[in-house]
Amino acid sequence: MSKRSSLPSAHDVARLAGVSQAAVSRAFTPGASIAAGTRDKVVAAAKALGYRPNLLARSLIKGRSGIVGVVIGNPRYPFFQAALDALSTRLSQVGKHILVYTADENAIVDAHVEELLKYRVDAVLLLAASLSPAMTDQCRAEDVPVISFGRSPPPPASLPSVVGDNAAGAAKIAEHMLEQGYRRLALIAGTPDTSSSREREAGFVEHLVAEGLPPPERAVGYFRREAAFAAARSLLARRPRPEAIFCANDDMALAAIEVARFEFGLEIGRELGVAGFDDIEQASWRSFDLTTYSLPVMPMVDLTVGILLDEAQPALAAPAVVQGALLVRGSTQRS
Amino acid sequence: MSKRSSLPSAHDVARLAGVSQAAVSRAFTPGASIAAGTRDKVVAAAKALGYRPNLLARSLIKGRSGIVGVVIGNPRYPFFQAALDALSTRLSQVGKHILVYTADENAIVDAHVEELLKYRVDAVLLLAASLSPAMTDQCRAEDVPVISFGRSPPPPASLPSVVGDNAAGAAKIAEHMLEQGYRRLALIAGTPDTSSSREREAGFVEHLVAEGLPPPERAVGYFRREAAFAAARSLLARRPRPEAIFCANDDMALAAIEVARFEFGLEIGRELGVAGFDDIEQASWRSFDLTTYSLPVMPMVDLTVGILLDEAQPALAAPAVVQGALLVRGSTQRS
DNA sequence: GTGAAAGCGCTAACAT
DNA sequence: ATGTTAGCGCTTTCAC
Repeated sequence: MSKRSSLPSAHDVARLAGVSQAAVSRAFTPGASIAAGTRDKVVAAAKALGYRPNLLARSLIKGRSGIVGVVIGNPRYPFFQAALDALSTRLSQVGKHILVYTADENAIVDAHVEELLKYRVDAVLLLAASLSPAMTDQCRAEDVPVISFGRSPPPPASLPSVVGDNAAGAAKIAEHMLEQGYRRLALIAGTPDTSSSREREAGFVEHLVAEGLPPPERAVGYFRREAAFAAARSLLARRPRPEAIFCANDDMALAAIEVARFEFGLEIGRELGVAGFDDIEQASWRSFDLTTYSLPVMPMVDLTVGILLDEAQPALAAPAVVQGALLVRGSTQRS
Repeated sequence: MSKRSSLPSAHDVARLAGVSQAAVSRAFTPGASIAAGTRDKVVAAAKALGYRPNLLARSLIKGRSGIVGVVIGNPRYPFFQAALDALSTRLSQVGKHILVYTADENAIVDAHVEELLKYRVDAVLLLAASLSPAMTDQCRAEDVPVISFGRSPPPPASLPSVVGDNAAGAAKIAEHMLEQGYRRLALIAGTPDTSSSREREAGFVEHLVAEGLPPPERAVGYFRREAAFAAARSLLARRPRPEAIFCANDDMALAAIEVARFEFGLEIGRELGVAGFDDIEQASWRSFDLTTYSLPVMPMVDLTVGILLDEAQPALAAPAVVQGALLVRGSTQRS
């Protein structure tokens, strides 16, 4: 006789309340047809026994658990941490819960999704993570929606996704840098095979080319601080030295600022312009005062949750693009 | 006929493999008594059908779900984000999964735990969060272990907990500041009713008093950046001005550095010593170079997971205290 | 080692 | 509106 078996069940409540077990179920089902008096009796009995519906049993029947699986590919980056926080809040407001997996680097996210499927999750959310085409098909076959956040999957394995307007944002950064009088521009790219890095790079480069300027010097920072240090060093050692650096995310931009300041003795803004992307909290700290393209986390999360809750979900092929805003701060003020 | 019902069940696999449904169960139960040949047949049939055991059904029977509930009280603080990340990794290594709730401020964590109980979670982990005594009793009654991480619950409602050696660490900070020649010391406390803030404050103050010095000037920062700005301003405006400030966590210390630098024009280290607690990633950034008391996240998480997995769990009353290490950096170098 | 049968706690027809 | 009856997909005796 295990300890756990002593928990009161709906049957116990039914006996105490003098009703059928089904009535207990109805009492705890919003909108079920049950008389107010009956429900009161049930609720009273339930309280007396400390009864709590077993959601596992309900989920077993319904085939859906009320749980949403979340896989974060970049759990150390504040933008996605903020997204996770917002997601948790929003989803618990609509009675859903999140099973979270963190997957550093380009780990095999498939294994985590495999586990999620065993729990019959209502949906899978990918934050800065990618799924194999095979696993994507699996999910579709099992009727589990998969939504990509912050990254759109490469064709043909299309997936609903919510992303920022990367190309437009990067173009605005380029435009702003030119307005400020910076001419020799450079770029630190993120992980090359992600849509976010590619789009940001393309948007930046294309604007320069359209303005008749040469393409920028380029280094790769893989969206990571350490790699961005090396990238910044390489860029700043070149002659002629770049006058401004656009980094594909804020983390790399902050790293670039530190290298420029402490290793090259440059004054940020006047001697070297630096801009990032996303607008993480640290970007606004006075020590950095980083110009960036701000992506609105809350609206993006709301959109994601909306798609997730939308039962009549069309197989939307095109990513939902959320508009951000250029945030000019001191790191690109030349004067 | 719902879409989800088309998923293959153990029964389907059994028919294809020409065995009983019970055999299928055994094939997927490590250590069950089943012939190798039988298992192979089952596994082959399962693969052919794309069968995946339904963990909800298993959990319903076993009374435990393999899921651990995690509530984070301070989801924007890097120390706890790192802990969550580590927790996720460690637990998924032992086949457990985490249902995560974020609870900003001093929100009602009880409601979240209530939900967790409905899913028959194996345990509840509280990161920088506190539970009401009533809810604590509920969990105990339902045989669900609750472990507190980074904060020890106030008596009498004792709970297993894993914390850093706050008092000793803070004393080492005080000792170090005195060695560096700082004399007029000040303190920015965290949330006053948390064990971590109280212990850090006490450890710091007691060391000073033991050395024959007056107790430090004091302000409260509630472990939050915004509040710490105000606290730092208030402290630095006093005359005589403090020579060094100890902050009960790193977030507040970084805030204090920015106020001192940008609002008071002070040179950190030489004109004002600043130290924090925890050793979050940002503390090591060159812009801050913050002296702090480093708490080892991984060992703390390992200990937590160890307690969690320990079936023969005694009602350990005393918190498990993990030792940290003083990390001297530039923010307390007077020369 | 393997199959038959009995549930785990609940929801969903179906009667009444 | 309420009780009865089947299961949801699995684990677990209990025979054999």
